[in-house]
Amino acid sequence: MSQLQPVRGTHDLLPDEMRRYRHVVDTTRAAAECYGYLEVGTPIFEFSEVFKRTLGDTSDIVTKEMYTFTDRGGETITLRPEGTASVARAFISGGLAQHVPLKYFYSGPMFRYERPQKGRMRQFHQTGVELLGVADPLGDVEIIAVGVEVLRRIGIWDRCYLEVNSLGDTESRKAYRDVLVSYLSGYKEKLSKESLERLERNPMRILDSKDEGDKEIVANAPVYSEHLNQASLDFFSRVLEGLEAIGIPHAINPRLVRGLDYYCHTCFEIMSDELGAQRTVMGGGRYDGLVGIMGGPETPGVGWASGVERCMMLLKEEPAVRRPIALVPIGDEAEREALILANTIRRAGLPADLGYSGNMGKRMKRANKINARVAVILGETELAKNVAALRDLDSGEQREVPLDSLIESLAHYQ
RNA sequence: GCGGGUGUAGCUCAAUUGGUUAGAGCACCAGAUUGUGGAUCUGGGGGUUGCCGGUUCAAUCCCGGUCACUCGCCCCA
Repeated sequence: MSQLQPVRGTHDLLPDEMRRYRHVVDTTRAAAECYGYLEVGTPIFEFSEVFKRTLGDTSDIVTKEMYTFTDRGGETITLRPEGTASVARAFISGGLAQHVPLKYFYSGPMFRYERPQKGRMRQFHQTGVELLGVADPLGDVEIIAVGVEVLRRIGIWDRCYLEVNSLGDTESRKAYRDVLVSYLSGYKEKLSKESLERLERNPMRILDSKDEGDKEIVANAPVYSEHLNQASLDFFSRVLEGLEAIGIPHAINPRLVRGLDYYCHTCFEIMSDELGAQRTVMGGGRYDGLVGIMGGPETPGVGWASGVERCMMLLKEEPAVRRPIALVPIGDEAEREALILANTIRRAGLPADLGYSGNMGKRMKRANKINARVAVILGETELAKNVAALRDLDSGEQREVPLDSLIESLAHYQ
């Protein structure tokens, strides 16, 4: 096709798609605000260190997916691959620790150099919420509740399901890691190549492996929930109690894990089976260690991120468009009048469309094509009587109304 | 980064074992209808068959490469 293709893994949002995009983001923002989460904006790029430090030097995102470049001042800059690190950085930069608890919402483009696939782009968009400074499990419950409410309002919750798990506290995780590694080490011959590599740096990820051979081994592996200490068990059960209390259906998935070190206690994912391989619509959890790792004051945090494109794919109906009012002038004098009239209608807050050429038939066709609700027909006979002909384009009914009260008449059609 | 599939008009798709001017529907434009849209009819514009190379008298078709999309792996939202 043409040479003028968009860069691999990027795409344009033309009006129909943009409307879906806006529906998802605006609905998310509105739901988040209902829970007290206020919108923040952070730069689209950061010093690379921000992501390296928080995501870990061994994570796939950092090792092979970041868009990193050196700017003209010699700084190493990275286009953000996710939002949480940026929010945490802003939290520290802004000295906001004294204002906790804080509830933030954000949305915007993220960048990862991955192989494009359905539901996976190189520039994609996320919405997210972060709750900073709340160590209580009620915070985890609230975060999940916002997420569910967001999907419900978007209109896709009925095709999604929630899975939760506990990663426990640091002590539990260390203890379990040792048990798991010693178990898996007995199967070094049989583990897949990928899992063998993960055995050293990220053994919990092996629990999530899709390799058939690995699955058999994992099936008999020690279960993490049996190695949680009492504090972790108590925390998790309070989260579950909270979910029950507000009626959020959920399943516990003991193999649901997060790759990053700073995650602890609650982790959850909301998935849909209608998306293909990229099933996760929303993922999140508790990250009590994050702000500390970045050099800020130890601050508990919990939040989620959601893929806007993936939500858009689940939307079954096109969000409604506001139907315009079409002006159909006939003749030079009417055309001059229509320009003024269109301006008046728009100032009144109503959407008006003024075609700029064609005879009456063509203008009516255009009115129909843009899905106008009503046509304002203005010709010599109307001007002589100081009226306009209003044609209801759904019913076909037509009547004359005085130009004086045109705005009032048109308002009925909104 | 790895493996499979697919690229023909704006969109969805045809085109005989490789064969002569690459077709259709939808969409678009014009006319039937110079003061009335949707429906119908008639006509019209629109293609470097993704791109580059190879085989052949001849390539949309076969081969190689490349780009893009797509399904899975990986990773994640």
